[in-house]
Formats: sequence, structure tokens, C-alpha cells
Amino acid sequence: MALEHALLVALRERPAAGLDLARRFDASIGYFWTATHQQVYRVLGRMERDGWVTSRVVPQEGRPEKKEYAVTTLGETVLADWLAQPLQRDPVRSAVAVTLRGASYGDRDTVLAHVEELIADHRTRHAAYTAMAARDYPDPTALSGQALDQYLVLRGGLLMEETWIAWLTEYAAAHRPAHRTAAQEPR
Amino acid sequence: MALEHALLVALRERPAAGLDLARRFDASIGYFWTATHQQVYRVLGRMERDGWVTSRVVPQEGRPEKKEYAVTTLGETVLADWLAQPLQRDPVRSAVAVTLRGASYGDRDTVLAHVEELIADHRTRHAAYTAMAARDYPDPTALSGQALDQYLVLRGGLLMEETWIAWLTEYAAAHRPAHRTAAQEPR
DNA sequence: CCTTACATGTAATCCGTTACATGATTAG
DNA sequence: CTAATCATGTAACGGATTACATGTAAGG
Repeated sequence: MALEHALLVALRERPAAGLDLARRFDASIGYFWTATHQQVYRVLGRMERDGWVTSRVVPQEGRPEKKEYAVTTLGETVLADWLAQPLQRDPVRSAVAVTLRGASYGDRDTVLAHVEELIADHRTRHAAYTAMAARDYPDPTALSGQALDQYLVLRGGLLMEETWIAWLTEYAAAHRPAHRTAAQEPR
Repeated sequence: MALEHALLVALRERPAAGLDLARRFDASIGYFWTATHQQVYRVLGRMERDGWVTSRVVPQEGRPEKKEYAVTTLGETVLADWLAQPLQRDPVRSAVAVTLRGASYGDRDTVLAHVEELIADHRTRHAAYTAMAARDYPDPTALSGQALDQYLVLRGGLLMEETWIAWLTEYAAAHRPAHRTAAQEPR
């Protein structure tokens, strides 16, 4: 539903081929959207059919040629119209939360071990975002326009990672003491 | 993929009919999962066919009868197996973030107005969760087991709301000053 | 040659959303 | 008898995931 618009934003920032876009969704855009290359190719095909983007074949040195996509004026209009829509809260669908809430119906020690692993993963991601911010936006107060928006969305990624770490840590802490000291919970 | 497991957790907490579950997903479970009644009915049907749950018809006073579902021992096993799986970070797919990052390709004032509305929505939700926490868990330190898990997931909902408010506020603040002081942008 | 990385796709399947359909019961 | 609420569904469509398919080019 909105992958098309995420692609329009990405392509307006810089024209790119399908795989390039898929890689961006793995890396720099990954903190607010994920997409596989299959998905990207299919949606790009539909967008080209509808005239939102055009493609041109670009030969490369020592690599197979690629199809670089760019946004058309129609695509610009479509994006501007979409951006003018009222914002709705993003739908929540957290398998992690389901697991945490249901932990007493399974083996809690296993869940807690997995929570620790997940915390480590979020810490790693947080460190990566911090490094990106320091490298790409050393002086945030000087930013405006697109660069400011990009920085602020990266800030959102950072804040979300911090929240996940705080929440999962609180969850683990609330369960571990009772688990270490009291003999009341046999399993 | 995990709606079935969310339903298993909900039904282990308390057996219920399809509409009851859909209402719970609108209310108390809504801060970590959403589902419409159509979805719930279809998945419940499949789960009953697979023997994860059983249903019994319950007559009601002054209302049509309902089909109450409960988890079978097979369903308990399925849930326990699923809970033992390693936790993966929840996939991110935020149309809000796409909008924020792409704002310069549309009308920024409109986006900022919608951001303010969204902040208000998150504040409302945050207040509702706070009230739920005060009403249902007045003394969190006394909790353990399922009740503790439910409380901690509600805590996660609260933390997420706070993060959304902080992030959107930061976004608006970073854009508004340039907008108020400079005479370049009349409105 | 064989493997690896690059590049673009198709097909099958499953999940989710939206619109529609049906019937019971109560309140007006 | 009509409208509103409760309750359970079906059907159609589109989006997303997973597995598979094809071909180019460099490196060992």
C-alpha cells in the first residue's frame, strides 16, 4: 500500500536500479521500511506501467547492465497527493509482544534467554545508527530541507531502538530477580 | 503468521467468542496487535479444523447465542513450541516515517499540521494506557506470572507512545522555528 | 571450468483488507 | 414493523513471503 510511496521518496532522493533500492532498504532505509528485491521489482514494474517512473538501461564496467529508474512528473504528483493525506498511526503487529505476554504458557527461561539475545541485537543496531548519525550528520543544527528530514527519521530509528532496549531490559529485570532469589516459582 | 499465536495467548488467558476476541484486539490487546473480526473468524475456523481449539455454543440472555472457543492440549503444545523459537526483531513498516522523510516533496505545512494531529492522537492513547495501568495494576511490584507479563506488555505500549510523542515533537520543533521567525514562508 | 557476486525477474502461496451477506433479538 | 445491536460468516482483491529461474561477468 505504501511501498510504492517509499520507493517514490527513495527515487526522488536519488535514481536507482531495483537491486540498489533493495540494498538501500536493507541498509539506510531499513530503520523505517523493509522490502525484498522481489517485492521491489514487482512494484517498480507496476509503477512504470502506470507512468509513475521511467527506466533507462545503464551499462556498467565489469558488471551486468542495470535498469535505472527515475520519477516522472506524474509520479511527483502522486507522491505529493499521498503526502497531503492525514497521518494515521502505524498499525501495530508485534510478535515479540505476543511472546512476552504469553511467556507463562511456554518455557520462561527460554524466552528470557531469547530476550537477552534480542537486546544485544537492538544494541548493535543502535550503535550502527549512532555511527551513521555521527558520520553523515555531524552538525544537525545546520540542516534543513531533505537532509534535515533524513536526519530526523534516523533520529526516530535511534529513539525506537532505545525504547526497545529499555522495554526488554525492564521485562528481563522484572522476571530475573524473582527467578534467582525466590524458590516460589519452580518452573 | 502470528495472529494464530496471538489468539492462542488470548484464549488461554480467557476463552471467548470471535467478536469478543475482535473487541479485545480493539481494546486491551490493541497496543501490540490489531485484527478485524473477519480475520479472527477465518483464523479461528482454521485453528478449529486443525484441532488447536474447540468451540461450544453458549446461549445468552437477550442476545443471539455465541460460539466460545477454548485451547486444546494440542493448541497448548503448538503455542509452547512457538514461544520457544528465537525472537526476531519485529519488521518495521512505518508509513509515518515515509511521510516525514518525504515531506519536502509535498506541502510541508500540511504534513506539519497532520503531525500535530498525530501527536494529539498518541497523547490520547497514552492517557488511556496510563488509566488502564492505574486501574488494573495499582501495585506492579506485587505482580508475577501472567499478570506481570500483561502489565509489562502494557508498559511497552506506554513506552512506545512516549517515544512517538517525543519523536514527532522533535520533528515538528525542528521545522517550526524556521517557519515562524523567517518572513520567507508566510504560511 | 567452477564458484561467487551482480542483476532481473516469475510463480505459488499465504495473509490482510474491504465489501458484502445473513440472521437473532431488543427498543422504539 | 423498523432500526440498531449482536453475532457469525463469505467473497474478492491486493500485498507480502518464499522458492525458483535466468543470465552476465570477474576471480581463482
